[in-house]
Formats: sequence, structure tokens, C-alpha cells
Amino acid sequence: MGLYRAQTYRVEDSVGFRITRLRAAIFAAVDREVTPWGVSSAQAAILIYIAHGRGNRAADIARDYSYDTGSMTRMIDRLVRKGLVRRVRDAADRRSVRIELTAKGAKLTDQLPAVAARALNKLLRGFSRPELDQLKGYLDRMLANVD
Amino acid sequence: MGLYRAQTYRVEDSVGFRITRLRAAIFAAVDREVTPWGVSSAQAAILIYIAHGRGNRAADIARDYSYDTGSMTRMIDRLVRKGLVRRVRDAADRRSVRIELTAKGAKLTDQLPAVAARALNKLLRGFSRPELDQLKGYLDRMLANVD
DNA sequence: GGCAATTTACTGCCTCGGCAGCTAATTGGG
DNA sequence: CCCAATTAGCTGCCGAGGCAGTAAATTGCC
Repeated sequence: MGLYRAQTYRVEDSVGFRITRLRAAIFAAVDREVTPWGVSSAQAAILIYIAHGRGNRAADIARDYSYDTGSMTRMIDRLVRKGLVRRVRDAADRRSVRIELTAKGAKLTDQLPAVAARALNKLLRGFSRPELDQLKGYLDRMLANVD
Repeated sequence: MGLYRAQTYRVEDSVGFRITRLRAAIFAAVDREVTPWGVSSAQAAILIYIAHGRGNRAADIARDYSYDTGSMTRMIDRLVRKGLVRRVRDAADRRSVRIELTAKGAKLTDQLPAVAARALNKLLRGFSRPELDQLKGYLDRMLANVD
């Protein structure tokens, strides 16, 4: 006996539906802001992450983003093709690949946080700080319920 | 001056990151429950929607799900290929295609709401009804901020 | 009534992501 | 020390969506 019941279940009323829609809306909003720089929202997120530069091995990024390693490979492919990023084989552990920003990539990435923040702030119009924190808390609780 | 600022922006701390992750988690959870029946979570959602059978023209479903019409075409292709759904040209407006469940599709779809509800309830363990309503309210407010 | 604008569906092309299977490299237990 | 297990990355194959362009049908304006 949970909050949703089979008899009354409507897709459009579920959290899943809203989350899916919102995710698409966020991507679209960030994409609009970010395409002038020639990257997608997903690519921008990876670039920002690399710029903060903690674990910048491919596997680390994949783990932190809960990405599939195959998807990670292809994401890096796209960034390499755009000349924003460079693969450097790790000398200590030759299985690993370190991902480094090129000069062009670093220059671009400097701009991205401001652009992403602007897009998110638009979606959060009318939200107070406590409300945002509470929303994040709910989302984190749902994530914690993932097996 | 909004809630996010460029100087302190971290991808992992943003609502966007959480939403993306949660969306993936919900899909994965529903997929696990639903694959034994031979459909994906996205397909299940469409089937349930069709079963409720209000606007069942392809364009209606696309609009209600804010899907691209091209994506809708291909989604229906997959459902047709599985024998769950049938395209019926609308006699009144011959541009339109009505989507109807086959007998097999209807039989399957009877099971789906219970399965989807179970998956969502797992993710909502520990949530009270008021908390769920508040969460939905926050998500709806963000969606309303979409241009 | 006729022609322009709109709507419906479809297609090609793209990004994004999971899954399974593979190779090369590293680690760890006997 | 050696061989099995694990790890990192890559690949093929798939589902899922967006965008732009197209053809056919419908609507609406004059």
C-alpha cells in the first residue's frame, strides 16, 4: 500500500511524468543558452566537471555521473572531435585515460557556469532558497531509495 | 541575481543534475519491472495512456507528452512491430492516424498500471502524501516557468 | 470557390544513454 | 611468481528524443 495505486494510476499525474518532462525542459533551456558556443547541455556539464578537475580519468567522470562507460567514450569522442578536450594515456596505469581540456576548451568552459546558472535561475523564478533546498532534499530522498 | 551563481556553480549540486539522475533512476526502476512483459518504461507509459483512450490520435498523444511528432511516429512503429498497437486512418480527417490497442496490447496493458505504481512506490518509500503533493507542486512550478 | 496557411504524419540525420561483449592492463591470492 | 579475477576503455547494437524538411489533407480568408 503505497502512494500510487493501480486502479487510479494516470501517467500524467505521476512523479515520473513530471520528472521526465522537467528534465527535457531543463535540457532544452540550457541547450538554447549554450548552443551559440557550439556545445550541448550534456557536453557543457562534462566540460564544467572536467574544469573543476578532481578525478578527470574517464572512469571517474562516468562513475560520478552514473554514466555507462560506453556512453562516456562516445561523449569524449564528440568533445575531442570539437577540439575541446584531449585524451592522455595515464603512464602509471596504462588502462586509464586522463581527459584534459585543450586551450580552446578551457577558454570556452570559463563561460559555461554563468550560462548554465542563468538558465536554471529562469526555471526557478519565484523559488526561495528554503524552497529550493526542500526540493533538492525530496529529490535526494528519492535517489536514496534507488536500490 | 538568482539562486545559482557562476562563481560557485557545481554541476553535481544543481537541480538539473538531480533531475537528470532521478529520471534515469525512475526509467531503470520501471524498466526492470516491465521488461518481463517485453516493453520498455517509455512504451508502457504510452500504452497506459492509450488505454485510458481519450485523444488517441498520434498528434494528441505527442502533444500531451510534449513529444516530437517524429519521435511519436517511431514509438508507434516499435509498438506496432510488437503487435501491441494498430494504426487506423481516421475517416473524418484523413491526415490523422488513430492508435488502437490490439487484443494482445489490451491484455498486456491491463497489467501495467500495477507494475508502474509498484516501481514508483518503491522510490517514494518514506514519503507522506503531503510531502509528495509538495514535491509535485515544486515540479509543476518549475514547469510553469518554461517559456 | 480558390488559394494560402496550417496541420498531420513521416523521414533522414543527429545526440544521448544503456547493455553486452571484447581486449589490454593491473591486482591479488595461492 | 603465476594465474585468476578485476578494472578501464572501446565497440556494436539498440531505444529514445529533437530538429528540419516533405507530402498530403484540411481550414480559413478573400
